[in-house]
Amino acid sequence: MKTVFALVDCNNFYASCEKLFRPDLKHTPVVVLSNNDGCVVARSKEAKALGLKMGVPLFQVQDEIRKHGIVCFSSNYALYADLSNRVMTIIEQEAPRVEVYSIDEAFMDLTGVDHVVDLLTFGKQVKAKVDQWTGITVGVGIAPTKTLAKLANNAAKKYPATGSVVDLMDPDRQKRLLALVDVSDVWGVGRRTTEKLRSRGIHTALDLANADPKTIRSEFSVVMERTVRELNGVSCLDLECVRPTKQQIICSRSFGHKVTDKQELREAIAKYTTRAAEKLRGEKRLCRVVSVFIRTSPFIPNEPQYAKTLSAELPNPTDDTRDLLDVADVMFHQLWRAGFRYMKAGVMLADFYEHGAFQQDLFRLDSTKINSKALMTVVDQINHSGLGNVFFASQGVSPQWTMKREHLSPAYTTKWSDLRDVY
DNA sequence: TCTGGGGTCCTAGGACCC
DNA sequence: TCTGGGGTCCTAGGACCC
Repeated sequence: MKTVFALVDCNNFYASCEKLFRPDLKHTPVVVLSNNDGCVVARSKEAKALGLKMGVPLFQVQDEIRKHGIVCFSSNYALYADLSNRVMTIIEQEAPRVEVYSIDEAFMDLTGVDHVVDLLTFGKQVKAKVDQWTGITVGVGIAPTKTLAKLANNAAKKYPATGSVVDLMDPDRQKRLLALVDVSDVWGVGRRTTEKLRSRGIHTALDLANADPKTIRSEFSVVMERTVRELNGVSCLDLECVRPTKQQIICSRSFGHKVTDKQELREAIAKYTTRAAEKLRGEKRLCRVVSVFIRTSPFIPNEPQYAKTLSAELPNPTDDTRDLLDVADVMFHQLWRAGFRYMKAGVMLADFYEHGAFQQDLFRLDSTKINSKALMTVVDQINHSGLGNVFFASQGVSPQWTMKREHLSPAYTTKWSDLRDVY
């Protein structure tokens, strides 16, 4: 049977979430900022119309923001995650197989649906339901492959006459759209690949679709070969309906100001380690490898630069915050060099195991701390309860290095405790 | 003064083994 | 007077995504 995919994508998602609770801003340009209020990461349609670019540093556009009365929000991921769940729940009710691809996008498997209902009509129904039940507007792209569904979705956003729903099942229609699309707008084609393709005379999505898959494979990779085939309507990428288990957990942040004090940086590492351990327990996994990195800012070229990562393997896999703090702290002391202004630090966990499914270290038969599970469970419960916060002394009591979030919206739908600078 | 965070997959090359 | 070749595993780095 011919495959049919739909991509449902929320419009200006973070900005739309903020506007939901601020009807007074309905027609006001709004932007959402990255952590530390560093960059613009989402723009309402009014902000886009003013020419604000995605990813620009806030300080570069301060004048425009003042001039046009653009309203800024610090990112509030607890709010966006909550609204995302509501949208995804609706989409999951509309199709038997759904892949939640990101916080604001989901692929639906519509194979066979066209025997029952016209695909365009179906797409419009999904859109109407999400709009009505959540207030979030979405675009829908329908096509025989995920890559074409992405392009159909882009077209739905770009051309208002489509009513935000595009059915791209027809091959002639595919060709006509592909001829209009720059190759850099194809899913999976990034900056470097765009340059390389252009140097070979491939400028539009149609040029890429007409390229020889074998040549593309040898000059690029098997990934790009799949893209070529997908552009020709041959489905190579299936839905991933069950979230694959994580291979690594990263917790890192840029600091609100440059850090030069050893103890301050040490506390930051402890905090990230603690957060990473919480995520690890959320995944119900144990980890064996811990990495720590610290770095200065590459954006200040005249300053002395330093960046280094260290990794360590634990004797036995663990999810106990105390074990991870111990090893991270040892590495931190090895990493630390005085005389630099540090911009960012992070902790990575890797090499995961399921509980009870690993080889014990022969010479340390049981290094598990007494009552580890009970203690960690209680710590997690208290921190998620919204009633309080317990933490390890090494994190410090009043950290100076926390994120800058000067434009944070309230906890409209979530608990205040979710607004900790996690995520 | 001020430039996000968290992930995945693929490839090339070295080490090592038989 | 001559120094294989193939397979596997691991790691670092690149590229991409949202």
